[in-house]
Amino acid sequence: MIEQLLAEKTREALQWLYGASVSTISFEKTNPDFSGDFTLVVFNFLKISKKKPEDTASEIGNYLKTNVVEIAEFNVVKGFLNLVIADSYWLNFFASIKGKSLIYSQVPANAPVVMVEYSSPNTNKPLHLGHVRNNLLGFSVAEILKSAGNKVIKTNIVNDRGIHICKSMLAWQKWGNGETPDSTGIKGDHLVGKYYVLFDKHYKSEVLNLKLEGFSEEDAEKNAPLMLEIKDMLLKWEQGDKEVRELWKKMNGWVYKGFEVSYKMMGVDFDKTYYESNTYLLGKNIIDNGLASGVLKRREDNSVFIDLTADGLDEKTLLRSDGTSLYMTQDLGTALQRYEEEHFDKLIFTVANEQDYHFKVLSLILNKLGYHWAKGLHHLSYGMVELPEGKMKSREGTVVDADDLMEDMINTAAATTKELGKVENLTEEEAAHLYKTIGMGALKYFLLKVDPKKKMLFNPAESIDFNGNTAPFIMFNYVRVQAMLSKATEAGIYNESDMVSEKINLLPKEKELIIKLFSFTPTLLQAANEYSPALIANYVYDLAKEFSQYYHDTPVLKEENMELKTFRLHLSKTIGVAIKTSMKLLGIEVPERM
RNA sequence: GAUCCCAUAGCUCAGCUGGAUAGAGCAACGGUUUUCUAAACCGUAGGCCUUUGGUUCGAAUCCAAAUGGGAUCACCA
Repeated sequence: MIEQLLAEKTREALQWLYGASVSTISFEKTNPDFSGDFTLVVFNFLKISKKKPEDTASEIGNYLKTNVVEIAEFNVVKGFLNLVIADSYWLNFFASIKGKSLIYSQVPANAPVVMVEYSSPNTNKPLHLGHVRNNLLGFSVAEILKSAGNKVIKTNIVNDRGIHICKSMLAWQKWGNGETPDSTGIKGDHLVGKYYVLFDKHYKSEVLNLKLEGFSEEDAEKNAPLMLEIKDMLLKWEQGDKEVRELWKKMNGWVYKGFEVSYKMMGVDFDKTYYESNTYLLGKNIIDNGLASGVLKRREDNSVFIDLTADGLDEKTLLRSDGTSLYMTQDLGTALQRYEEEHFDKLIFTVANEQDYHFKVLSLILNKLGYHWAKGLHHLSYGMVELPEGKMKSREGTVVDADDLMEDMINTAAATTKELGKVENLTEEEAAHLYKTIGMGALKYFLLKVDPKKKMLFNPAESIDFNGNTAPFIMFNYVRVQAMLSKATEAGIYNESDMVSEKINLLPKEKELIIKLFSFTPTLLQAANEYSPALIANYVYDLAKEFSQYYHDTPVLKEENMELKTFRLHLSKTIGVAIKTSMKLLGIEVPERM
């Protein structure tokens, strides 16, 4: 590409002018306040040139101008060498991408295998806003990696067992009166969640009573009758007690039905679903091997641990004294299982940053145990979504429910659309689809435009915006393009196969837009490298914003010069493709009209 | 107590691989529509980039410390 060429030639220039060889040379985009496309900062070369910054820049500029045909002119400001690339270069580039897909539509045969795990819900409560961030992030990262040429396997591990699951079960058994999703009309995951909250309420009051009787907090929590019952239930589950298992299957079934609806609404899916009830016993053979090799040690009470104090961490227990396994043990086991199944090059865990420590330890242990593939593990750690009053807690009911929020967004989209009078000529079905596209798009973009690692604040009192740096704005610009194209096609002045003239004088904005298209691929690759949909979100917003300005100032259909009109139509079309493609990387659909 | 993450306009965020006068959106104020969709466009106002030191020709950006906020450090998941 042009930047490599410039770097190459600059290296030559330095060799020719000053007899020095410099290995790394990089150009940057010229600051908009100055004229030029690429800028070379020459301060680094003053030691070799032994000349003033201005002179050094001029000399290099002169060399480049005579040796690189693509450079139309250059200017020097202090130590900055600004190069202006000829319009013909940009037009050629534009002609080369016009009408083409900007991403890998087919994964190369020898592509790296990347497993992306995300979602990982518990089956004791419905999804909330934090889960939505997780789901959208995981899905988008998977799309980005796919488009950047990886073979991606999306996986979900469902936490379908354990003491927290028993809580909903026990509460339903005690106080449910046989309620079902059908009998109540409540979505299955919400119904189960209701009993999870109910359990906690009763349990808390039991603990409080015991404390009033003089128990310590710890003893009260341990000895509350409900806690004893729960432990008993978990034991029965583990022993395969028929009644408990039946109840478990029934209630999980309700939850899965509910999740299916939420997943569908979010537009996420999975290639493989694992269930913790099938995998929670994995990992023990790893422990045996670790003990044999001496990496793991056994305590006197028979529990097994690894000493990580030399790495600045703690001793981590991997097997209880009764021989049963722990969260970490399971995760070691599932990681190995996945490697054996898929031989992944990378395994990405989309999990909130409260588990940073866990994943650090997980990788470290696997490395110490000598699994070479452990280097491919990556914790895609994202910040929590917080409310103005702090962290969301399902047990206490202080959550923004995913289903409610999605419904709200779609309703707002519907109201706004109607208010703007944009529903004429739409069937009811089309209108409903449009509201969903806009509402869900706004939500997705809102969550994805922020750097994943940063925690984010959601204020339910201020609903998510539909103006400005939002998905509806980006969609709107896509829709404008489509409107223009269909008019032009009808009028017979637009064909996909039209040639674009190379002799056009580009407007500054047109050049900017082409350069923006030019940076699509580097942006995609960077996003794939950093697992950051936010980079794509920012890119597509910039593109849409620049197009919006261009659209406002520049006639397209009304342009009388045919060559210009054709060029502008194709430029608009290509920008539309870039918008649609970028949004798809975010898991956002764009409407054809709105 | 230890470790990790974060700190940029009133609010929500870009800017990270050191570069020229730190950018958007929202909110506020003013303007633009007989002209390709105004969910738009243009303008005004808004900044000790938390603080202090260091590295450098050059620091919002790199390093160190302090302050403030968050998370984690279970034989819970």
